[in-house]
Amino acid sequence: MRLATWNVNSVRTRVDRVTAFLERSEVDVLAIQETKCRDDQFPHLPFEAIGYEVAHVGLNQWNGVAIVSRVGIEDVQVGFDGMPSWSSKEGVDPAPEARAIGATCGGVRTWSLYVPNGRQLSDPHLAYKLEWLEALRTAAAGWLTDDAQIALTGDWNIAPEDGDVWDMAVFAHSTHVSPPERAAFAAVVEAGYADVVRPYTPGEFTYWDYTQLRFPRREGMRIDFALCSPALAARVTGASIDRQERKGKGASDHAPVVVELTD
DNA sequence: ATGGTAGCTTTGCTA
Repeated sequence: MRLATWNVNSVRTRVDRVTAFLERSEVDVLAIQETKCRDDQFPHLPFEAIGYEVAHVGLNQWNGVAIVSRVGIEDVQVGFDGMPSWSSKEGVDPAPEARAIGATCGGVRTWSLYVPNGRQLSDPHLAYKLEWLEALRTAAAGWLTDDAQIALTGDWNIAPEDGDVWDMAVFAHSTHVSPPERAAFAAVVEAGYADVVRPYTPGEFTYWDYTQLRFPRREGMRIDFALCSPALAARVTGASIDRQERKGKGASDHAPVVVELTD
C-alpha cells in the first residue's frame, strides 16, 4: 500500500494536479491539508471518477483537511479528543478549527493533520499551536497498542532539526524552529510515533515559500511528516518527497510526502 | 525599505 500526505494550498485550485498525482504515483491513501473550502465546496467528483472516496472537514476559507482513499474509508472522525479551540477575533467565542480528520483506510488508521502555524514567537497563536500539539500527543498516546496501525501525517509547521531549514540564521527569531515547538514534536515521537520518511530522504525539504525564489534557490524546509506507530513503522519499505510537484505553474508551496508499506 | 507570492468570502487575513 502507498500512503501520502500533501498540503495542497486550495483543493479547488489544485484538483487537476492532485488527481494526476494520485494516478501517476499510484497512491492508495492521500491525506490532504489546506483544502481552503467548506464541505459543500469540495470537488468530490474528480476524485470519485478515478476511484477514490473522500472524507473532508472544512468550515470556511481557512484550513480544511481531507483523506481520499481507494482502499476504503471507515470510522471517520473529525478532530481528536481534547483538541483546542481558537478565535481569530476578540469577542468571538473560540471554536474548533478544521485541522484534523481521521479514518481507517485499508486497515491503517490515517490522520490528516494541519498543525497551527504559530505565526510569531510573541503571538498567542504560538501558545495555541503548543496546546494543540500537546493535546494531540495525549490523544495519540492513548491510541497506541502493540498492533495499532496508525499514521499521523500532515503539515506539522515544525522543522525538528537545524538541517530542516536552509539557513538557521534566517530563523533566529522565528517560529517553526523554537525549542518549545521542537519539544512538542519530539514528545509525539517519544510517545511512540516514528518519522519513517527522514531515513529515506536525508537533507530533503517538503516546503518552499512562494516568495524570494525559494524553490529554485533550494531554500526550503522540512515541515511535513508521516509519524507511524511501531506496528505500522515496521511495514515501511520506502519513502520519498515528490519535488516534481513543486515545479511549474500552479504548484502548491508544499511537495507530497509518500510512504510505501508492505502488505 | 518589514519588501516578496498565492489563495480566499479579496481593499485584509492567512500562510
